[in-house]
Amino acid sequence: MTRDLTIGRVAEAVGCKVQTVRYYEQIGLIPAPPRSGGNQRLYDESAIHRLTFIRHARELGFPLQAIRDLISLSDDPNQPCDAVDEIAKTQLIEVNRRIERLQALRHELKRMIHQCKGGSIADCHVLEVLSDHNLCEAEDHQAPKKMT
Amino acid sequence: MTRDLTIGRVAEAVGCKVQTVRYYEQIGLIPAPPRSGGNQRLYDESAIHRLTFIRHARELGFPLQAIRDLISLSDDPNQPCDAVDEIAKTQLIEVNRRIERLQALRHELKRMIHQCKGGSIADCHVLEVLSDHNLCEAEDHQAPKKMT
DNA sequence: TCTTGAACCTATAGTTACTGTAGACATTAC
DNA sequence: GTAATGTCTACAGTAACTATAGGTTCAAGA
Repeated sequence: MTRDLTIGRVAEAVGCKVQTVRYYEQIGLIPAPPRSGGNQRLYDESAIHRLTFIRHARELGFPLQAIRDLISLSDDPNQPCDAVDEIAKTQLIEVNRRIERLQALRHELKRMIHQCKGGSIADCHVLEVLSDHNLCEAEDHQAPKKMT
Repeated sequence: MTRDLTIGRVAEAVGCKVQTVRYYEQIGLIPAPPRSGGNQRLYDESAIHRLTFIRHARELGFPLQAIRDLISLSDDPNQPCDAVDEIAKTQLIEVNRRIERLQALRHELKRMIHQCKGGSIADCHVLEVLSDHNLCEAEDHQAPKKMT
């Protein structure tokens, strides 16, 4: 088992910044590794394994708190799988919601750009659409309430 | 022109929090309105108009800096529309990127949930997928670099 | 062996876009 | 008149990092 990985190598291996690794240690997401004579952190592959788990989960959109939960669950492997499953399901609902919002948004942006054909700002459709909700085809966000 | 809108009414009208309106004033995104005898902010409809613009743009994913740019552009309406168009296009690219990532992500979450059928955590596929990039079908995020 | 430059250390502040809190004053409804 | 609600300022907190300053350590070339 290699025990000679500096923080820079580890960060490069998992594809994040050195500061991020130190940050994860600071908030207790990874254990503090042993140090060299010169006080530098020395990691082995288990650190890369855990960091890969964390970064992967982050890229999948899990908040750090959910990752923390997952780690503590996996440290105690005799529990039923339901809790983990629950976290993934919650996450899926959230992801679906975000996709829908973004698609509506893309539609509107395309329309805005399409209608902006090199005129002057005075008749720029982008600004118009942004100012006037009635010109907006997206349905996933609220129109401001009309004053009475 | 009504000139008797308190900050609470304005916030409600545009669908944001009172603090958010004050925050926008603080960072110079909206002008400071006149005050009542008792030092309370009094808005008219032009404030609602501008705030609607801002909130709408925020919901479309524009960062505040882009909105700031759009506002300063629209204050000077004799320029060509290109700059505005450019901001929208940049935004569109970003939105496309986010949609793709989220779709890959959704795919993986579904697969994870599908394979987690009430076993114990020891053989929970969710944790496995998160730990091991090889089990991951998503292609939009980087596998960690293999150590040599 | 010396030196130089990159990588590392701690500690702290900054980022984005808000949100929440405390303690005081204003306004409105009954 | 009083109670409830709304508003005021100022400041702290949030997530998840990122950047900076000022110093130490390490690896490689002359």
